[in-house]
Amino acid sequence: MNKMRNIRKGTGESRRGKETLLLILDSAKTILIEQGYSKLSMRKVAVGAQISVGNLQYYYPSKNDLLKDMLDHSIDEFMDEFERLRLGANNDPELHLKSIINFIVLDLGNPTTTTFYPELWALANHDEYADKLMDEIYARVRVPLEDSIMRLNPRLDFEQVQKVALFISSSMEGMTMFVGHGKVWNDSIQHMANIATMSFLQLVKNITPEDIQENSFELANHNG
Amino acid sequence: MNKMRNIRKGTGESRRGKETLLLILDSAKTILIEQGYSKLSMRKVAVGAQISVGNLQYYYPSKNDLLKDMLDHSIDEFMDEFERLRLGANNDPELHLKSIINFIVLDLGNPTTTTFYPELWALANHDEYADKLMDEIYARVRVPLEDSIMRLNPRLDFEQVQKVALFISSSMEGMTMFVGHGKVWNDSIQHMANIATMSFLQLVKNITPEDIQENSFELANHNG
Amino acid sequence: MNKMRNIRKGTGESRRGKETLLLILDSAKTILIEQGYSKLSMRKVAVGAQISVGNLQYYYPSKNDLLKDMLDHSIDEFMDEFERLRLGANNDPELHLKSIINFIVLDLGNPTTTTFYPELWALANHDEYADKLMDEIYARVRVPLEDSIMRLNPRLDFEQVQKVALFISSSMEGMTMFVGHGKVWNDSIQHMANIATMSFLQLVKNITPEDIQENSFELANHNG
Amino acid sequence: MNKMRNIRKGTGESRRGKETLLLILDSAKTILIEQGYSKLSMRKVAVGAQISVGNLQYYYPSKNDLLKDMLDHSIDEFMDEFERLRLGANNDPELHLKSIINFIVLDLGNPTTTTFYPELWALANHDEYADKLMDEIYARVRVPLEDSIMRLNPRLDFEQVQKVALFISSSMEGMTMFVGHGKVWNDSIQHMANIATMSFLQLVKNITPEDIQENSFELANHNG
DNA sequence: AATGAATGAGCGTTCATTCAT
DNA sequence: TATGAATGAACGCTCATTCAT
Repeated sequence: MNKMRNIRKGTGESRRGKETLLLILDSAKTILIEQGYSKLSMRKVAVGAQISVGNLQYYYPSKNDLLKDMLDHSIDEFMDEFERLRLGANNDPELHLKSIINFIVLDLGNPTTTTFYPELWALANHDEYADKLMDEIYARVRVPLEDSIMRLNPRLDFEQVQKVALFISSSMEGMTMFVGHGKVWNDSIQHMANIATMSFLQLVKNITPEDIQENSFELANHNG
Repeated sequence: MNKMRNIRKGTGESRRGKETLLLILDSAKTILIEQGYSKLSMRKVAVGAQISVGNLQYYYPSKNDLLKDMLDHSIDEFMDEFERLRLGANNDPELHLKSIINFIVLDLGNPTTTTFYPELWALANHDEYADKLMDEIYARVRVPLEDSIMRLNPRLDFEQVQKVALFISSSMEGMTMFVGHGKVWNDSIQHMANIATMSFLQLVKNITPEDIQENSFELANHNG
Repeated sequence: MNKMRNIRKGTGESRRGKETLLLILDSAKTILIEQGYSKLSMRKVAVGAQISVGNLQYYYPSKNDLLKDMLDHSIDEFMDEFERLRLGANNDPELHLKSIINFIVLDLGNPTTTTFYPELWALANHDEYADKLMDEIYARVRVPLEDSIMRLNPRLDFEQVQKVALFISSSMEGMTMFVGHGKVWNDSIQHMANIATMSFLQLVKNITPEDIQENSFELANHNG
Repeated sequence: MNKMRNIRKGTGESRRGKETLLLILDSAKTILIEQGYSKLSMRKVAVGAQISVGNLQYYYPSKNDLLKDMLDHSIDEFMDEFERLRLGANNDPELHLKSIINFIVLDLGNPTTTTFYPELWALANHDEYADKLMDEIYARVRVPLEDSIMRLNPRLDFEQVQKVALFISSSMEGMTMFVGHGKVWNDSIQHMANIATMSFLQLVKNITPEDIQENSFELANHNG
C-alpha cells in the first residue's frame, strides 16, 4: 500500500523518484515541527531534502500540494500505531479504554506530536484541507472510544456516546500544550495520564442521559 | 492602568498616538484571527489600521515588538472578563467551580477565542515570548480552580491540587478545536459544558492521592 | 498636466519620486523596443532605471500596472506631436491631408515607432488594456482624416467617410513592417509616402458611395 | 515535399514520429495564437501535444528550433492557399489583381491570420529568423501583384512596379489590426475590401513615375 | 521514440526594515 | 507623528535545458 499521494501524474514512478519523495516529505515535516508553518517554505524544504527548488516543484507543483501530502503522510504514521493498538485490544472494554487513554496521553510527550498537532489545529482554522483532515483523524480516533463507552454504559444512546467520546478525546488533546515535550508540566505526564484514566472511567460509568441533557437554564436555577 | 506595553519609548503618549496604537493592535489581531499567523505582515497591519508602513514602524520598530504587544492586548481582554467572574464568586466552592467551567467552555464558541488560541499554542512552540505568555495566562486561570479544588477535596496536597486543576483547565482548552465557532460540534457546546461540569465535579470530589500517584508499571500489571 | 497615472496612491509625490517614475517608464519603454514584450521583466526594468526591484514594485505593485502606464506614457509622446500637427493645419483640406500622410509615413522610420507599434498590436490580441488603448489612439488619429475627407468629398455620408479614413490610416500602419527603421525598404520611405499621398488623394476625391457598398456578389458578376 | 524542416537529424522519420511532429507544431501554433509569444513555452507546447517535455526536446532540442519550424509550418498553410489562387488566375491582369486583393483582405478575418501575423511582425523586430521569413513570404506575395501592375501600367520601370506592389501589399496587411477577427471594424471587412480594390486599381492605372519620384522638398514647397 | 528526474536561472511578488523629510 | 522612498532578501513558481533510462 503506497500512502503517498503526490499530485503530479508520473512523478515518484521510479525507485529514485520514490526516494526523493520520501526525502521531501520528511524535510517538510521536520521544518513544520521545528519552525512552524509560517516558516515552511519550498526553498527550505528543498534544502532539507538536498534537492533543487526546481526538482521539488517537479514533484509538488504548488506548495499546497506538498502541504496536503505532508499532512497525509504525517498522520498516517500516527494512525498506523493507533491501528495496531486497536487490533491488539482484548475483549474487556475497561481495559481497552485504559490502554487507549494511556497510549494517547503518553504519545503527547513525543516531540513530533507536541508540535505537529497545534500547527494542524491552527492551520485548520484557515485551510479547508487541514480542516477536513482533522475531522477524519479524530473521527477515527473516537471509534474505539465509542465502542468501549457503549459497552460500559448501556443507558446512553449513540448520540450521547458520541458526545462523551468527543469529550474524552478533546480533553486529552488539550493536554498537548501543557504536558507535551519541552512543556512545563512534561514531568507530570504520567500523573496526568493517571488522572485522566481515573476521571474518564468514572465519567463513563456514572454519567446519565440527564447529566448531558441538562440545560444551562436549569444550571442557572441550581446556582440560584 | 495602561495595558499596552509597546517598546519604543515615547510612543502612544499623545491622545492621537493612543488611538493609532489601538487601531494597530486591532488590525493585527483581526488579521491573526482571520488569516493566521503565517499571513500576518506589517504591510497588512498597516493597511488594516489605515496608516503607512513607515508610521507603523514608528510605533513598533520590529514585527516581533508588535507581536508581543498584540498578544498582551488580546489576552488582556479575556483576562478582564475572567477577573470579573472571579470577583463575582460567592463562597460556595462547588458553585464557583461550576460557573468557571461554564464560562470557559461557552467562551470557546466565541469566534475570536476559537481561532486565536490555537494560533497562540502553535506560536508558543517556536516563540519564546508566546510561550512565556501562555504560562502566565493559564497559571492565572488555574488559580481559582485550585482554590475550589482545595476546598472541595482536602485530602490532596498542593502539588496534587495543581495537577487536578491543570487537568481540568487543559481538558477544556482541548474542546476549542471541536466545539468552537464554525466547528462540527459547535451545536453541542452546551452539552459538552454539561459533561465537563459533571465529570470535573466528580473528579474533584472523589480523586485520592493514590489515584494520581499510581504509576504506569502498576497499570501494566493491572492490564496483565 | 501630469500624464503619468501610476496606480499606487501616494507614489511619485515628491520631486525625487517623480524623477524615479520617469526613469522607470523610460527603462520599460527602452526594453520593450529593444527586446520585445516577451523579454520585458520587472528585474530588467529595475536595472535599467538603476533602482531595486523592491522599489520598482513600490511604484508599480504589479507588472500590469507598469505596462499600462508605460503604454499611456509612450503613446502620449506620439499624440503630443500629432496634436501639434493638427493645430498647425490651415484651412485647405487637401494640404492638411497631405501633411498628415507625410507626417505619419515618415514617422514610421523613427526606430521607436517601428518597433513599438507592432508590439502594441500583438499585445492588443491578448491584453484588454492594450486593445482599448489602440482603439483610442487610432480613433483620435482618424479624426483629422475624417475632417479632410468630408470636405473633399461631400457625396459620402459619415459612415462612409469613417471607412475611407480607416482604410487610409490602416494602410499607412501596414507600411511599418516594411519601410520602418532597419527594414529592407527603409530607403524608399519617401517614395512610399509619395505613392500614399497620390493614392489617397485620388481615392478621397473619386470614391462614390457605390464603390464602398458594392458587395462581393456583384464583384463576382463584374468579373464574369 | 516535406515542408517541416526540424533540426535534429533523424527525427520525424517514422510514421509515429511524423504524427507527433504535427501535434507539436499544432500545439505551438495554437498557443502562439491564443496566448501570444510571451506565453509560449516548451512546457505548454508539450502539454498541448500530450507528450512529455523530454520527448518534445527530443524533436526540438531548443525552443528556437521549434519556433523556426512552427513559423515555417504556419506560413506554409497560407502559402498553399495563395499558390492555388495564383495558379487559378486567368489572363486578365485586372481581374487577377482584384481576386488577389479580395482574397487577402477577406483572409484577414480568419482568426488565425488576425493574431498570427502581428505576432510575427513583433517577433521580426527581435528575431533574425522571423525577420528573414517575413521577407521571403511577402516577396512571394508581391510577385503576382508585380506581374499584374506591370501589365496594367507599362510606363513604370521594375523598381517602380516593386514599390507600388509593396504599397498595396503593406496597405492590406495594415488592415489586420482593425478589420480582423474580433476587431471593432470586422463587420466592415467587405466594404474595406471594396475600397481597397477601387483604390488600388485606380492607383495602378494612373500612377506615373513622377508621382513616385517627387521628393519631400517639393512637397514642403507645396505646403509653404 | 518516449518518459521521468534533475538543475539553475529567472520570473512577479511580498516582506521586514531603514531612512529622509 | 506621519509619509514616501528605498533596499535586499525571500517567497512560490515557471522556464529552457540536460540526462539517464
